[in-house]
Amino acid sequence: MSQTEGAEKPGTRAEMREETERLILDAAERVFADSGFGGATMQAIAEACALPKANLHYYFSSKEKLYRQVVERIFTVWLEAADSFETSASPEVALRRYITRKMQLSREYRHGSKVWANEVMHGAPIIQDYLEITLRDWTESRVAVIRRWVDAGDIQPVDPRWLLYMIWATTQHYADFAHQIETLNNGPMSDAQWQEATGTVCAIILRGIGLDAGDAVAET
Amino acid sequence: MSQTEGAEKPGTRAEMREETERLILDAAERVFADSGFGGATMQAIAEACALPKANLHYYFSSKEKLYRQVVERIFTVWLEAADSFETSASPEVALRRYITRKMQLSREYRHGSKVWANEVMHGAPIIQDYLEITLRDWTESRVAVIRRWVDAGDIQPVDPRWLLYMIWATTQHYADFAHQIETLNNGPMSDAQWQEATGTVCAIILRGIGLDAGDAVAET
DNA sequence: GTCTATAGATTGATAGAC
DNA sequence: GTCTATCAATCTATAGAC
Repeated sequence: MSQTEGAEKPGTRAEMREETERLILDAAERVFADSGFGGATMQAIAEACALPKANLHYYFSSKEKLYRQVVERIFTVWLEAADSFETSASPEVALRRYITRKMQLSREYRHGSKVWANEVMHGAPIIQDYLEITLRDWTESRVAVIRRWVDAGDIQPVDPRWLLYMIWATTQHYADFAHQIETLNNGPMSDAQWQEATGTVCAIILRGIGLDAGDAVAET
Repeated sequence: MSQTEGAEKPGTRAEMREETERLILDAAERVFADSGFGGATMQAIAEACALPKANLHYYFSSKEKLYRQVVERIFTVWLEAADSFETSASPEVALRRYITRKMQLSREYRHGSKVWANEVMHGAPIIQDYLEITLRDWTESRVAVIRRWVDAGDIQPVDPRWLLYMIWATTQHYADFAHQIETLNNGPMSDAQWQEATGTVCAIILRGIGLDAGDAVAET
């Protein structure tokens, strides 16, 4: 109650808490992405947000709790993007929109993507429950949709899972392997390059399953 | 000189050394893959190869040296696979063979792939020189080949780099995200599933750039 | 809520007996 | 070459003044 509403800068009471928490979470995300869970230190995270190390333990009781919240936040973003895969749309629209959104995420949330990749690569010790419940449910619903497209003859016969893995892999690669890409590219990808890469990914996958890829593969 | 040659079991002198080194490297690869560089401990690696911790430091002076050798070994395997991308073959043959080989590697060298992914994701602090020299050279030569295919009208117009990234991403995903895949798959992928996934990846990419995908997408 | 100082546990690495 | 014991450094986490 009272003025707990969306003030602009300082905010009342627990609003500052939320702001500090976000500050720490952002710093933690960067450090975890750069060094992994084991390689990251509370000291490094503290320096990344210019806060005393003890404050981190005040807001997050342990390193593992902090890490868990970072991963959970990423997963939330991922879920929102997942909604762009509309089950009611046509294959072209649904897939193109989903791929485009995932490429955007790779660009905007590079650190988050890396943290997620790290977590899964190490056997998902912290978020195995998300894989087994939320991700499985989402995947099964989309698998069903794609299978319907196959049965209707809208797209070439593919096991929906291999198609989904290809979309995940290709889009997330631009975040997780950004360093390699930038090394080969002699610097960060430009706006035009991101647009072209997104168009190419869409075109190859859409045409690859028998859909009209729209215009040319490379649209500048 | 003398009998330093390929004996079968115990081996002479420095042959046992090589065998012990390989034992340690194998264990280190598993542990680094599971925990990352920072998360891995010499203690854990020692236990993984049933050797006293001190012996590891006898064969490899430091944790970082050991890690470097693990990464270098992976890169060597990667380079051999890279040769399967024959510059003289037709687009269909070259790409299909390369993709198939990379899928094999993802299955046979899962740990190595993860270590490599980890290293690159964290900014390649140890093997940046490989990226800038060896990988760049290899990539540029293949980019030139693909560009020639485009110019000749053999394949759809694509920036060769987006195509290569897609191949790397999709194939390596089956190693790096194996845990996620196995969770959704309720267990490890069967021989048939590997074969089918490989066929689907080949088919989508080949058809995606305008080539004849051979038979159906899913060949069982 | 914020910060300094420090405890308690773990780590990479080494010394030295065998 | 192999192993036990241990050091010095570092890390997570907390105590306690402000």
